[in-house]
Amino acid sequence: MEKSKTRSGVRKGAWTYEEDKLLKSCISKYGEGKWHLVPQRAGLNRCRKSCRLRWLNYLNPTINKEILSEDEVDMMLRLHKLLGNRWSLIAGRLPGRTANYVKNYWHTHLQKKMVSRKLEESKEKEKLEETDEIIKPQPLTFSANSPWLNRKYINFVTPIVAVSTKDGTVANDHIENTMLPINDTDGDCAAQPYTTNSTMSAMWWENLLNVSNDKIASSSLLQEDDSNLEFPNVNYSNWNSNLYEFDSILDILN
DNA sequence: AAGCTTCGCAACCGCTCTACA
DNA sequence: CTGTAGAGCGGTTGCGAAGCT
Repeated sequence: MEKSKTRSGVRKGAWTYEEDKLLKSCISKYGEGKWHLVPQRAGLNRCRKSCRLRWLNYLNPTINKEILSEDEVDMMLRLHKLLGNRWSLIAGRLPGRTANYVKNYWHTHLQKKMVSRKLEESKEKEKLEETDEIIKPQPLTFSANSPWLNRKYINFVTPIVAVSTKDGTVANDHIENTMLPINDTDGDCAAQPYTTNSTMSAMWWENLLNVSNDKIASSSLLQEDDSNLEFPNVNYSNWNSNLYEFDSILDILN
């Protein structure tokens, strides 16, 4: 990296070992925060942004510099599907990983996969549309008298999609859903996953995040074209549920 | 071995958000 | 309500390393 300076004389470019040492000792003495004071306290000819970034992305001892595990990559994919390019939020769910690291990893490793994956999917979609008529799933709405609504909550199996093919056969895919019925003021009732019951919301999120590849493709849970972003060779049985808390993800989105 | 290209990542830039006077 | 400063975020850049011809 170049050893240039800005017009104000502040150093830019790669950090030297000495600079790192000064910054580390400053943080250990005064703690994190008040970044505008850090350059002065540390005796560094750097702007506060540069100091903050260097600490957060490189020097902070809590940073995990090991290669991402399969579980973490999988988690990243799911969170990105959920949150988009909100790297800091994604990083917050991956202990020891920084937003910059997550962002870089995404751009260098995963984005290319996404593009090729999408191309494959659009080809398959075209192929499917040539031969099959897809009956799109409709939102679930219950009448006030529905027997489904007479219980606190219902575990049921619902056909997610029906594909009628040219030879007349109908293929139904099924997925276990847990839905909490909500009574509307006008008498109609809608089954929706949002609930104040934390166990229930956790179950719903678990369903959302764990719906298998083929089911996501036809599920009404996620209807965007790019919703099917799973990758092969991921071992879901090793999923570490400690990496995240579903309720806190709900908090993020609210 | 030399030159070129690609890849990975640290760092910068510009913008938005938030707190406070 | 408005202006200002600090903090934080996401997009982008540019350098060094690795791979290829």
